[in-house]
Order: sequence, then C-alpha cells, then structure tokens
Amino acid sequence: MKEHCHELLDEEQAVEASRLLKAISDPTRIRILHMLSQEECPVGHIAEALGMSQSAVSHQLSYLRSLKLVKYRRDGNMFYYTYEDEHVIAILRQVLEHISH
Amino acid sequence: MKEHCHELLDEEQAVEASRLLKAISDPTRIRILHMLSQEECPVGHIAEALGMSQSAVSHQLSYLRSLKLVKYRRDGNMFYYTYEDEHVIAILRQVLEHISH
DNA sequence: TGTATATATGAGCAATTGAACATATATGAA
DNA sequence: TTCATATATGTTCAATTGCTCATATATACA
Repeated sequence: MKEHCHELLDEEQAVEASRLLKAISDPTRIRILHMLSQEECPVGHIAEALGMSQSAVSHQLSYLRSLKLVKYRRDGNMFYYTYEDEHVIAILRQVLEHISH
Repeated sequence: MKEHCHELLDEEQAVEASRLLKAISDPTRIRILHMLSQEECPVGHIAEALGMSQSAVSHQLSYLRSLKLVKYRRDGNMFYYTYEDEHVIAILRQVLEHISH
C-alpha cells in the first residue's frame, strides 16, 4: 500500500485564494482590469468601451474596490480608476498569456 | 480633454480566461489541485482528506477533467488523479503566495 | 438658487453553481 | 455468478452572481 503524505491546504487559505480568484474570473471584470492595467480611466469611458451600462460597470468597480484591486481619484464629476494590486495584474497577465497558447 | 487609447481585450479572450479562472476559483477545487500538485491521488483519499463526500469530489474532478486540468490512470478499482496543466498549477501557486503576503 | 452631468447605491430577478442524494458502472474476489 | 468496493453520473435544490431599473449623491455651471 502506497503512502500518500499530502500537505493539506487549510480551508481558510483556500477560501481566501478563492475570493481573490473569483474577483478576476468574470469576463467583465477581466476586461476592466485589462483596461486599467494600461491607463487610468473614468467610469463612463469603461462603460462605453465595453458597451455596458454605467450601473453595471460601477457595480463591478465597487466590488473590485472592496477587495482593494482598484482605487480612484476624483476630478470634478469624473472618477478616474486605477488598479491597486500589481501582483494581481501580473497574475491576470499570466492567465491571458496562457490562453493565447 | 485627455485621450484614452486603451487596447481593448476582446470578449472571446475574456470569456476564455474567465473559464479557466472560474475552474480554479472554488475552495474545494483549489484544495484538490493543491493536493494533486504534490502527488497523484485516488478519489477516495481526496474525499477523506477534505472531509467531503465521494460524489462531491468526483463531480469536481469531472469538471477539472473537462478543462484538461487533471487526468487519471486507472489501477483496478482505484482512479489515480494527477494534474495535467503545469502552467495552471504555477498560477495557483502564485495566488497562494500572494495570499500569504 | 436651479439644472445637467457623472457616478454610487439599493432592489429585484434570471442564470449559474456546488453540494446532497440516489443510481449506474466497472473491477476484483469468493 | 454473486457480492463488495471504488468511482462516475443524473437530478434536485438552495445559495450566489451579474445584470437591469430606479433612485440617491455630489460636483459644475448658469
């Protein structure tokens, strides 16, 4: 009988990793982060570029903000968003590379 | 007025990346892949280690198989699973590193 | 003041997801 | 053949998710 000595990943860490991965595993959020990885951008411009409603984009940004993956600076009525977590951007870039074989 | 010249990620690629990330963004699947990244493993052993039902684990393995993230070899009644995509394992490892700051 | 613009936020709803439960399949041993 | 074991697979259901619609907030400008 073979021995199986796996080092088990505890659930807490798995849930934490899951939380992060879920955040970047939606097509809309992926496209938003991909945009922000290039240049800061106001909400309306993202919505227009993706062909989505202002509300939908704003909700997603709010979600990404809650995980500290993006932040914004305000200038008058415009909210300019930027990514806040370089490591996550790097991971996303790696996934996109993997996709294009 | 500032110009915003973002290179837009097309939806197809975003959906593809999303499919891959969703596959590794569930705590159970993360723990399974983490186990398999160390050593090949039969289904029952995974179920026992994670404290989950055989059915739940088998369903998740079936899902991971459909995306070619894991494969198995059969030996009698035992199905020994292994990871099949090294790049995905590397990405997952990077996420786990990121989690532990 | 007012009105327009840009964005955030709350509620609701259809689609997706992950597990439970029951059942099917295939191998090995008696 | 018959039974036990290991796993796969189909169904169902509650929880989650991502959008829409309506509304709130805050700034700029007249």
